Amino acid sequence: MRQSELFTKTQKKDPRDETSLNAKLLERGGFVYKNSAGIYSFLPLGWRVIQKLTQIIREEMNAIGGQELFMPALVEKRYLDASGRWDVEISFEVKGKKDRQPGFTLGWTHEEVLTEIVSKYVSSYEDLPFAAYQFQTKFRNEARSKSGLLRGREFIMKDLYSFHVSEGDLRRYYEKVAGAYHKIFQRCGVEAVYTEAAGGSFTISNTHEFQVLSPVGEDTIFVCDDCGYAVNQDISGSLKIKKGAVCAKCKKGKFREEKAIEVGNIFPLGTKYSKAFNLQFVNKDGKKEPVVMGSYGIGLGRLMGTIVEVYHDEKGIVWPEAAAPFKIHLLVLGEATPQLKKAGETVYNGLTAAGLEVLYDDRERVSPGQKLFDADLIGLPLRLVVSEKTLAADKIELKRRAEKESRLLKLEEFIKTIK
RNA sequence: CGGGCCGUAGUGUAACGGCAGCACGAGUCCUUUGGGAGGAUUUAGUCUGGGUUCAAAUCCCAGCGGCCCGACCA
Repeated sequence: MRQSELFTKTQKKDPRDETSLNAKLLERGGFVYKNSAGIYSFLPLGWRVIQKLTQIIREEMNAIGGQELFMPALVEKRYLDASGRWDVEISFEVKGKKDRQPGFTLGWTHEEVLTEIVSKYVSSYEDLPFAAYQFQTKFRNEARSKSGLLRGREFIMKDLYSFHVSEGDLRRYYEKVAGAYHKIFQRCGVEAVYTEAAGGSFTISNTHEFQVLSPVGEDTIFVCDDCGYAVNQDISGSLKIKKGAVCAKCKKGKFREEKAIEVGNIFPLGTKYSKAFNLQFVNKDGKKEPVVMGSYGIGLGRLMGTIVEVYHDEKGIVWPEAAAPFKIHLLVLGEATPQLKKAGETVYNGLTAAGLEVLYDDRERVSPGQKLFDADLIGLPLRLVVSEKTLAADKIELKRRAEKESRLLKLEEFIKTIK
């Protein structure tokens, strides 16, 4: 993509009333636009990041047999009435047809909707197990949205739901999802701590969260410094876990207290929703039983914000390759002479022909300094420069965003090593 | 939902109750081109509604909006 055609621009100054680092950098870089508190638009650069994360998650969901589908954002009142979850604080209610009383909510989760759908197709143990997921915007009227992309009122979520004949089968799949989540976060470049936590309004069982350690996290967790076993503060009291206590699991390490961002969670739901929607199956003995369910979520915007919180320096974002909107930032520096322009085009065409994703800063009459600052702020993993200097050496200059040194090399050499 | 801070141009900032100014951006022209270049010129603003006052960006009230702390949190 040519930067001269990109409709967004970078901002030199931090937005006046953001203190959250992910909000500052993402807004300044033109990745996102804040429409309202906790409500963001994803601009071309930011949307590419979301697409990258989406694809990683999709691959890992498919790898554990997840079937992708798409459900409505408008959820009729009867769904939430059935599970007793209509009257919740965070619900954005939408008026119904006749009496103007709320008849819908903007979906903040989809257990009820999918359970009803599934009940049409599941009748025998032979129909189980299976899992289905979607990427969809969720609406949650948070009392207080905060920290840029970390807690919003509208956000894209991957929600996976699984259906099983037994608690044991659910547990086996639950572990598989946990494995998939570990892979997802690893691929995205963030280290997520597997943490025991409470289930909130979803389930009475304990659940598991994937927590990325960060001072801006709103969760407090206790992590064993020996075996890594971790527990959210919200259940630590009942487990008699506190800072400095000996680990309940390995009996060797001690718990240290950490702030963390919850980037994903997995819930064993049991039969709460299947009972509410009469989702049953006939077992091998010909008897009816409620289906056992699990649900599993990842917030895409929060994951993006978390990556920025983890990967940045004083100059800007330092995207891990898997999440970067483009792999390469190609800059043409110096006066736009015909020779230099031609050289830039040749490199750009060579890179794109090789299938590489390039943001090409072909802007004329923009000073070298400004282009370099922009490149640092936007934070693509590899920076290539074409200038009089590199032209004279008949090479291009390569610098990794995460490193200080640059080096000159031939275009063909670069393409060969990078692919 | 309680508390605090704050709303001035696209962005960031000034202005004692007394002519709304500066920088960046954007437009035009000239010069410049490896770490946010220089000059000339143009452009654009006091969140909304009420009140006090000769006079309000400034003081008061209400609303709307933003950020932060807390409560809550899926």
